[in-house]
Amino acid sequence: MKENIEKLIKEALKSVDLEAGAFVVEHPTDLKMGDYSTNVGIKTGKAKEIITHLEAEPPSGVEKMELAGLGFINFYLSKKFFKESINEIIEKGEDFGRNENLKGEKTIIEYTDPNPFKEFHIGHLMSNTIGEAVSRIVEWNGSETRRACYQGDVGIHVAKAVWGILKGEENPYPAGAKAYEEDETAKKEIKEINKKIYERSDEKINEIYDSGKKDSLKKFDVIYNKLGTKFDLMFFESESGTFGQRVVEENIGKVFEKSDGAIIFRAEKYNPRLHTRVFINSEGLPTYEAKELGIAKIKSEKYLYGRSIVITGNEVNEYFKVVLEAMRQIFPELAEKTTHISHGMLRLPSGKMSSRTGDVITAEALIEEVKKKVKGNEAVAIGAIKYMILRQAIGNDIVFDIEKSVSTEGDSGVYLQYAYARTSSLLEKAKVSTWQVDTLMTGPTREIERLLYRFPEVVERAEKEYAPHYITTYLTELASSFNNFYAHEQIIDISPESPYRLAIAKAFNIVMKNGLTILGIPAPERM
RNA sequence: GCUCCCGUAGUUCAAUGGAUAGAACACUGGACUUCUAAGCCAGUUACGUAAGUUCGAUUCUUACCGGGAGCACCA
Repeated sequence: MKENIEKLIKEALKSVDLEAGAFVVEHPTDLKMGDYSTNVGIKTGKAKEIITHLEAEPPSGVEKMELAGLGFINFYLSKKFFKESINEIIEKGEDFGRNENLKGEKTIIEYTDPNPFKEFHIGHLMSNTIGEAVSRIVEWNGSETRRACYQGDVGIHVAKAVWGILKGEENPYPAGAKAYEEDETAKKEIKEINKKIYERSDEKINEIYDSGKKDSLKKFDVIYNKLGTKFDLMFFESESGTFGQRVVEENIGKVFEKSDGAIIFRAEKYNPRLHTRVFINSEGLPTYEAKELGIAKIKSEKYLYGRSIVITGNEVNEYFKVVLEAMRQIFPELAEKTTHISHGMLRLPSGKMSSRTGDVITAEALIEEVKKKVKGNEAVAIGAIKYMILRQAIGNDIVFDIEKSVSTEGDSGVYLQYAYARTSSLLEKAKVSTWQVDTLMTGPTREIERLLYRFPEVVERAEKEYAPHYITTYLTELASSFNNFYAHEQIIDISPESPYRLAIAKAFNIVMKNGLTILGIPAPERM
């Protein structure tokens, strides 16, 4: 439709001897201004001539055109177009909204990344929600995907937890973290443990470590199941560390250099906005940076990706740029394929959420808390939480008040689920065999009809900008217009227009289901 | 001090360089003998400041003010 209008405008421009310069055809901000709009009249100053030319032979599917505002030409689509679009939605069903833009592409997406021995907290929940939505968006645009989870099973945080276990602490990690800060002896012991974990040189520590890791992973699986994520590939820092270290050591003198006993990368040599970071510390252990370098290569060996998306919190933004610069020097082809997407933090009203002090809200606790507000319905609770995360641009923080901030009315996950459940039960009641319709409607076209056909465009745009919230915003607008329709018209009755109204309800039901699926929000049939 | 991100209604968030800046929450009022009222309708309130680019700037540029994150062995 859009392409068709653009083409006809170009022909119209030609007829008035004008170059087809930069103009756009887009949906106007307000439905009152039509279904499509172009600024070509403003750009050229020839709005009247263009519209006259277009009216001589209007684009198919366009019912009328209007000159409006500052010189915009607005296009209103025909009833026939809407009828056909509704039939198309019904015909495509659960595939409506998919496209093949990324056909043949292989994408690996890394997200969630919880650390064994530590809690799965609401920050992980945020990463998981965003990562799952991005994965599905990429899939709906035709790419093959692999979901990857990269977990910190070695490093000082693990040593702190193991120390806590050795001391018989009830909450090993927080206890270890506290001791590390406050007690010099404990700090030494923890560092010693850290080294032993790397070397696997101590029988007792190995045993604690192995069983602790296994328990953690089991607990994570329970929550992934609850959230609707299935990882294809599990990576661990224990493997990336060893490999990353080797890569760094092989490039000393070329990319890396020794300094104060550590091995560092001077990123500012390549980009003045970046800074120096340590890749291998003076105790000979790889840091986050070396591991990140290693994991990029390891991933590519497991899955020959064309694109690698890494989703993390935005507090690592600056490190990641340095790591990417180092990667450009060593694995330029991988750096080229890597995109870092960072999300904001879930912030508590009191400040930054911290796992160091043990002051964390676990994902589990949050889900239970929200469940209390929604009659114990877990699907609704998870939907409410995911909606909160996916309704806004992913780079921004969410200020998080466990009492107030998870909305269960209005602009919320519940709102979408409820509209879906309501149509599901309505459709069941209708007892019809075919949903598609032949007859056109009398009376004005409804807002809902004018939004439904746009869903595939939203899916495309969400992929281009890695912006799940476009889908959330669209679904909310769609649900609102459906609820308006539902409240003002009897859908099932004996009138000859009832089948058309049912077709709208069916099409809405399909789009809402598909949209919720992409977001990873459960769509219960009944509420 | 340097680098990066962010300042939109009382609050939480939207707005591919365009038209009257949208929702939701909260507040006030309203409709229903009918398909799920977790719903519908109506009303009040906002682009941090100052320049610049542009026919047109919330959007792009610069400066300032305010908030956040990071700046060598934690991730």
